[in-house]
Amino acid sequence: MDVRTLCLAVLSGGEASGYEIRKALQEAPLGHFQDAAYGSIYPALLRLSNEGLVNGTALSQEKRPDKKVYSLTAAGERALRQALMVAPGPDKFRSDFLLILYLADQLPAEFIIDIIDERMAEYESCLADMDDCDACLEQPGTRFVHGFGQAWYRAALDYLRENRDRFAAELVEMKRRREIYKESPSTGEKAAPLTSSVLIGE
Amino acid sequence: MDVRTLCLAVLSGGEASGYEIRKALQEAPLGHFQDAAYGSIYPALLRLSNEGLVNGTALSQEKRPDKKVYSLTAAGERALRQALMVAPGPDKFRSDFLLILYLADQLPAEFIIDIIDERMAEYESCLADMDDCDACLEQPGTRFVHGFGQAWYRAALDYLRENRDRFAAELVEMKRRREIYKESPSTGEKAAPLTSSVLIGE
DNA sequence: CGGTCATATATCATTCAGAAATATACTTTG
DNA sequence: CAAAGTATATTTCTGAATGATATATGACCG
Repeated sequence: MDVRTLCLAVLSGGEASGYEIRKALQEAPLGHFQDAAYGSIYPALLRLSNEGLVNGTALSQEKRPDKKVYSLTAAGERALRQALMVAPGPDKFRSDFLLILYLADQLPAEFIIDIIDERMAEYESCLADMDDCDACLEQPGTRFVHGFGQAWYRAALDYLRENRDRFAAELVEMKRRREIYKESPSTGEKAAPLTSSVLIGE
Repeated sequence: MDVRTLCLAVLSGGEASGYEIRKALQEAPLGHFQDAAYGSIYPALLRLSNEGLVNGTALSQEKRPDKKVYSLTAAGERALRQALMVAPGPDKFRSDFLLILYLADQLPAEFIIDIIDERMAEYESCLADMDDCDACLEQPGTRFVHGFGQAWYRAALDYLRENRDRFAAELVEMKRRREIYKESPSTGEKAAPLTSSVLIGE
């Protein structure tokens, strides 16, 4: 979603400064499926302000740098509803983790196991955080999205747990076959085939 | 992952043109967790070629536009391994779908139900496609990543299926309460509270 | 008393996505 | 059979976004 709409979305939950909008877009639950950098938020707020979709008020704080607090106008609420009322495009999922696993046979097996274990630990702590997020249960939408996230982290963790050992064994086995192939290529081209059809039966 | 490494990754599976790299990054399984546009791929290939990480060969085809086929050099293979051998950052998940659901109480309930049903249909067809993707089972890495994707789509679909009706009911109920609140605000400020604590017991 | 962390905004280079322009050949449809 | 659409193939451009850095201040910690 474009940064302007994201700002409106956060502001629909109450007035906020650019800094606070950024925080909201990094923390749960919004941070799990949206994000925006300062470099996008501040220009967006300026433009929204010029277009009358938000009101900005300069607030000189004691003991803190000045902040500019923005709030939605009636036009801003309409613009937000309009932006949300279109069929959403496909979700985007980008994972360097999966790219590495995809090419795992080109990398050391120990490295692969390490990053899988690391990822499982991250999922576990993430699930623990989500379990005691009471604020996420206040409204139907929040609750639904929160449950969706839990289901997805749970599925990912379960999959890694259940397939880690088998995958590790396959990688080691593959490496072994390659060694044999490299050491005695003269024994015949098809002596130790690299196709996984042999492995599937295990 | 940066586009240059993505090009190297695809080329590690065999020589390809920019067009074919793009295709590989859109189709299963790579397309499920990586992507790059032409506007990034072609400049990346030029730079990789200048740096000696890939070899480009102009191929004038009959019956087709000319193509430039690139292949990994030894330096390219090393560069790929080096780029992959770092602990991967967190996965990125971006979903306009979840943003809409998150703010569902500001939108018509029928619209929400529509996009949930649409999304379920998409997940179903995606799962069906993955079920008969035999090419995805050839190597350990491919198989593991493919299974991961299946687990995640399955979990998402199951969650939507199991929670759709309850969510719809909650939204309608919330709308009803708002109507009452709007129509008779004089009956007292707390006559029909908007907090969901009342709803949870249902 | 220096280091780092949290608050708060602004700016900038690099990178990227998405779209359009161009060219050719095959396939489908009216 | 002609028109339209789909697939191959590369180049180029614009607007948007990321990530990093600069600036300023007070708090907390050893």
